[in-house]
Amino acid sequence: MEQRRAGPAEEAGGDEAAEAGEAGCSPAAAAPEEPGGLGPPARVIVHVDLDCFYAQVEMISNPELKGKPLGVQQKYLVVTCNYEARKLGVKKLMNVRDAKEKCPQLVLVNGEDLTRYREMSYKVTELLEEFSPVVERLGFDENFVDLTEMVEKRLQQLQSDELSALTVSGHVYNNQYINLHDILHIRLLVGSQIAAEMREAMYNQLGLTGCAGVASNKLLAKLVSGVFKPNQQTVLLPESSQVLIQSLNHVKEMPGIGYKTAKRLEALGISSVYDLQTFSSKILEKELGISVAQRIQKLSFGEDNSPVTPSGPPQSFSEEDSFKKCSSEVEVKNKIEELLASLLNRVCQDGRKPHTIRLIIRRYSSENHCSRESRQCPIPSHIIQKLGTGNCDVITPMVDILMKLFRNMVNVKMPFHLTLLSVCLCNLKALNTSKKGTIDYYLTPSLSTTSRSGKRSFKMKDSHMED
DNA sequence: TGGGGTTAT
DNA sequence: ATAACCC
Repeated sequence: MEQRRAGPAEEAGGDEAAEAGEAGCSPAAAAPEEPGGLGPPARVIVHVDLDCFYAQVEMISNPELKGKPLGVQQKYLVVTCNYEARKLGVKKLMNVRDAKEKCPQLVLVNGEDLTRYREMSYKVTELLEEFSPVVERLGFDENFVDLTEMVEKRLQQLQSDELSALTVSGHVYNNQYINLHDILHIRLLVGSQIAAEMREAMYNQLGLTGCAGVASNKLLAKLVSGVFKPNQQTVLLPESSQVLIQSLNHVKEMPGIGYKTAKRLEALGISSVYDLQTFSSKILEKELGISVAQRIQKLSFGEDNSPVTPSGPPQSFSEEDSFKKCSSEVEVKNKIEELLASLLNRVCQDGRKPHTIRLIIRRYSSENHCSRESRQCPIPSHIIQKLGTGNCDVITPMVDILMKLFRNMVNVKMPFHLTLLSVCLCNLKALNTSKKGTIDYYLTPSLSTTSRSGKRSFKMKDSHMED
C-alpha cells in the first residue's frame, strides 16, 4: 500500500532535483564519497521510533487492553497513551484529571516501574544490532542505525537489471520523484528497504510497531520519521531537505535545540528556522558560545555531521521516586532503601560493577522547579567485590554511604522538604577492575604510570567524601 | 510534568 | 557538580 514504484530516470528532478543529481554518479560507484569527490562521505541513516511504546508494552502484557483507550500513568500524569485514547483527545503528559474529563472511558495502567519497558527496549536495540552493529539509543523507544555499509554491500550484490527495477519501501517525503541515475537516491531507496525489514522483524519477533525515517544524517532521519505516523516509514531524498526543515514552525522543534537555547534564541528575535539560518554567525557565537552557535546554525540548514555512536550497555543505572513531601531522615532512609534494592538487582543482572554511587534530590520550591542537587562518591572496593552475590550484606553499608551523602547536601538540623530522591550507580567497569597481575596492567598508561606514581588519575576523579 | 538516560563544561 | 540535551 505504501509501495511506490521508482519513477523513470527521465522524469526525475521535476522541481529542484536538477542541481545535486549531476555530479558524475554512475550506479556502479563503490566508495561512499559521492558529492563531487570531496567533503564527508554521504551516509544512510535510519531513525526507528516505536509507536506509543509504553502503551504497546502494556497491551502485549495484557491483550484485553487492545482496542480500548489506554493511558500509562506515572503519579498524576498520563505519560503516554495508545492511538484509541489519542483519537478521544488524550495527549502525552496530560494531567490524569484532564484526561479522565476528556475521555471518561480511559483505561489507566501504572507505568512507574520501568522494568518491562526497559527490557523490551533493549530487545529492540539488540534486534536492530543484528542488521548492523552501529545502533544508538535515544531514550527507550528510539534508535538510530547507520546503514551506510549495509547499503554498499547490497548495491555490490545487485545486478544492473535489478537496479532499474529498484523500488522504495514506504513514503517518499514531499512526494519527490526518484532518479534511478542518482546514486544518492539509489542508496536511500536501499536504506528504505532495510528499514522496512527492520520494522517487519520488530513486529514478527517482538510484536511491536513503529515508524522509521531514512535520510543522510541523524537530524533529517529523525525529523522525517515522524512525517507519517503511526506504523509507517518515510525516506527523505536530498533535494527535499530544505522543505523538511522549513516545515518546522519553531526552532524549538529542532532536535538539539532545547528549552534553554530556544529561550535565548527568542530573546535574540529568532523564532523560525529561517531566522536562525540567516542570523549573524558572529553575534550568535558571542551570545551562545562558538560550540552551540555553530552546531545549531548547521542544524538549521539540515546539516548534522554527528556520528551514530553505538550505545552499547548502559553507562549508568538509576532509580528515582517523586512525591509531594519528604521531610524526615527516616522517610529519606526508607525511600533510599527501596531505590537501592531495585538498583542492586539490576546491577547484579548486568554483571558489571559500579564504582561510583550518587544521590540526587530535588528540594521543594515555588519557582525554580526543575533544579536538582547531587553528591557522589566512590564505592569502597570491599563493597564492590560483594556486589555480584547475595546483596543483603551490601545494602546496609551502601545505605549508610547514601545517608552521609544526604547529610552532606541537606542540613538535617533544619527543616527540609524534598520532592524527589534518586540513586544512581555509575562508572561501571567490567568485573576485573584492577588489571594487576595481567599484562594489561603494564600496558595501560592510566594504570601502570599515573596511578602508581601517586598522581591523580583522570579515571579516579570522583569527589572524595570522608568515610 | 515522570522516570529515566547522555554528553559537555 | 551542574547544566544542557533527549525520550
